Order: sequence, then C-alpha cells, then structure tokens
Amino acid sequence: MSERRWEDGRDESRDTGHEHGSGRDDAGTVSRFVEAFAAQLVEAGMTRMPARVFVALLASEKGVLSSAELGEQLKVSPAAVSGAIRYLSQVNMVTREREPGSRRERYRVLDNQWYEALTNRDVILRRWQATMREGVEFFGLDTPQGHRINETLQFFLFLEEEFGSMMERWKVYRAKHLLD
Amino acid sequence: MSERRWEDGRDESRDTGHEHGSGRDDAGTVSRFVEAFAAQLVEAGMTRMPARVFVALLASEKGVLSSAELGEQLKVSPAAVSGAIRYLSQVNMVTREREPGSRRERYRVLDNQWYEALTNRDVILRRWQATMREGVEFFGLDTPQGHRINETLQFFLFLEEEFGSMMERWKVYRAKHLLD
DNA sequence: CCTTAACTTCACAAATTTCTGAAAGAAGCG
DNA sequence: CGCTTCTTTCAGAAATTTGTGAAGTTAAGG
Repeated sequence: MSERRWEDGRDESRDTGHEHGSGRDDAGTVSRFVEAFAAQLVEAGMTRMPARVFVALLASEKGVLSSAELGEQLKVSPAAVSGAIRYLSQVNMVTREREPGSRRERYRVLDNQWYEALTNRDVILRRWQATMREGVEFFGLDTPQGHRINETLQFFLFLEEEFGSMMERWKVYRAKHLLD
Repeated sequence: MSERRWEDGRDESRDTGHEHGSGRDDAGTVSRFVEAFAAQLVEAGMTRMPARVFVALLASEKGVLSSAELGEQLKVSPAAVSGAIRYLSQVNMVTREREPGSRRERYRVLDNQWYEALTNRDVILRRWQATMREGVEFFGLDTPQGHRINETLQFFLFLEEEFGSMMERWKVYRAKHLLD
C-alpha cells in the first residue's frame, strides 16, 4: 500500500532539484496526483470528467481555476469543462463566480465540499426509502419479503439520523483540530 | 414524492382481486418494484445487472434464487447472471450455496447485506486516504493545497472512525427493535 | 469413466456514455 | 449598439461498457 504511484515518473516534469516538501509546482507530479485520485473517485462511481475537474481544483493553489486553465491542465475542450462544472455545481461541490470586470468565470471548491457532498447523498437516501416503503406496503410486513425489505428500510432510516449527528460532531472536531 | 410508480401498471400482471396487502405474488408488480429500486441503485453508481439481481433476491420469498430463476425473471442470459453474481459475492452482498444433491447453485442475500456492503466501502475509503496522504506530503502542510487536501483527509479519517461506532449502534438498535 | 446438467469464460455485437467541434448565446467594453 | 471574449448547447464521432451466444469447464449420477 502507499507506493507513491504518481509521484516519480518523468514525463512532463521538469525536476527543479528541490527537496521533497517543496515540489509544489511540478506540473507533471500534480497532474499524476489529479489523475490518480480522480481515477479512484471514478471507481467509486463518480463520472470521469467531474472527478478530474474536482481534484484539479482541490490541488490548485487557490482552490480556484478558470475554465481555460482547467481545459489546458486536463487537455479537454471547453465543452467538457462546462459539462463537468454543471454537474459539480448541481451537487454542490463547486461554486461559480464571475471574475469582476471580465467575462471569465472562475470555479471554486467549497471549503466544506465533503460535508456538502454527503448532504446531497441524503437526498438519494430519501428516494430509496420511498421506494422501499412502497415495497414493504405491497408485500406486507407478514411476508418474508416485506420483512426483509423493511429491515433494509429501517437501516436507512437509522443511517439518515446518524448522518445528522455525525455531521454535528464533524463540525466540532474540525473547529477544534483544524481551526482556520 | 411517493407516487407509487411501479405498483399499478397492467402488463404481465394478473389481478388476483386481492386487497392491497396480500398482493404478494403479482409477478408484474414485483418486477416493477425490482426495476424501480434497481434503477435507483444504478443512479447511485451501482452497475445495472448486479443491482437487478440483488433487488430480485431481496424481493424473493426465501431470499434465495437459482441462476435459472434469476435469468427467467430478469430476462437475461445465464452469462449475465453469472457476471452479476461474481460481482455481488466479491463485495459480499450475496453468498452462493450449492443445492445438495444437484449441480444447481443458489444465491442468497445476506441478512445484514448493508452492513456488509458498507464495510466494503471502508476499503475504498482507505485507498482514498492513502492517495490523499501522498498528496499532502507532496505539497506540504504549509501550502494551501496541502492544507486543503489534508482537511479532506482528516474528514475521511473521521468518517472511518464514526462508521465503526455507527455500526455498533446499529447492531444494538436492530437487536432491540427488529429482533428476529 | 462417460454423460449430462449447470455454471463460467470469452470474443464480439449492441447499446450507452463521454467528449469534441461547431455554432449559438451572454456579457463586458468601447 | 456592435465587437470581442468567454461559455454553453447540441449533434454526432469515438470510446467504453454491457450483455449475448457459443464453446469450455466442472461435478453429479449413472
């Protein structure tokens, strides 16, 4: 595990002779990090382009990039960036902001992206619950199926509750340990 | 919301004149439930065939079906069933069992499928953590990027811990409210 | 052992998804 | 207002994913 997959290739990287901790601008290495992490998000079910855009933002200095910058770094068309951003803002993982005095737009990762992302997960859970509830009603609680589906439903209701308090705890933990 | 999407179509269903709660054998309705729920799982990132197979098992009387039964109900080839089962057993959502005195195999949903499924999610989280850790090391904690990625990493470490205790609580809750 | 039922694997066809290029649409700025 | 710069939309090309049919493998039962 942890074999430093993306950090030591050669292509695109100009070795600036830095010691490890200061290699913050090595475009090749950054790119490998972006692609490695994005690939994992894809594996977990996220679509590729949004994943790449999201991680690129995460690994950018200010947490903000323009469409052109994203397109160049990821080697994709403006259209692809546009589509990815549309998705990411729908699920509340980035915000758009107009650069004042320009028609260039900038996209920003939210500070609490994951909080937001998980909150959205919640909406999905609710839809599942609705479907399962219908299943339980159809089969009836006295059938094995109804019983089984109900147990699943109960688990998700439980999860929903837990999520709430978990997020509360995260806020506290964060304030305590990662105060900005 | 909750508009009973799958329950009142006509095709394939022979209305047995039952009152609502006893409609346990209406193949058309069962099928619609299976497809509706499976579709939602797909939306959430699961692949189609495993989702369909999983829900079919969930909605089956015994929670057990043979390959042939699955193929017939879902109208797919044995090959497709085989692939889906391979995946589902890899992620611990079904088990296979040989029907004694026969070469027919039976597939069973586990009682605590979701517990299992989430435990697997854990493995994915770990991989994410490894990647992020490398990112933090590369950028360094004194860069904005390093700081940002570290916060994400911390969140996932937090999540992992919470998951553990959450599952404990679920076991307790389940024992209390859903005793078998 | 041989037969045969059941499951699995694999190459390929079909369907779907993803990205692009081109054209249309906004919005700043003269 | 119109020019220019950036963004979005959309039809379709390219790539990927998914499911099939057919051949291959395994194991029960004679």
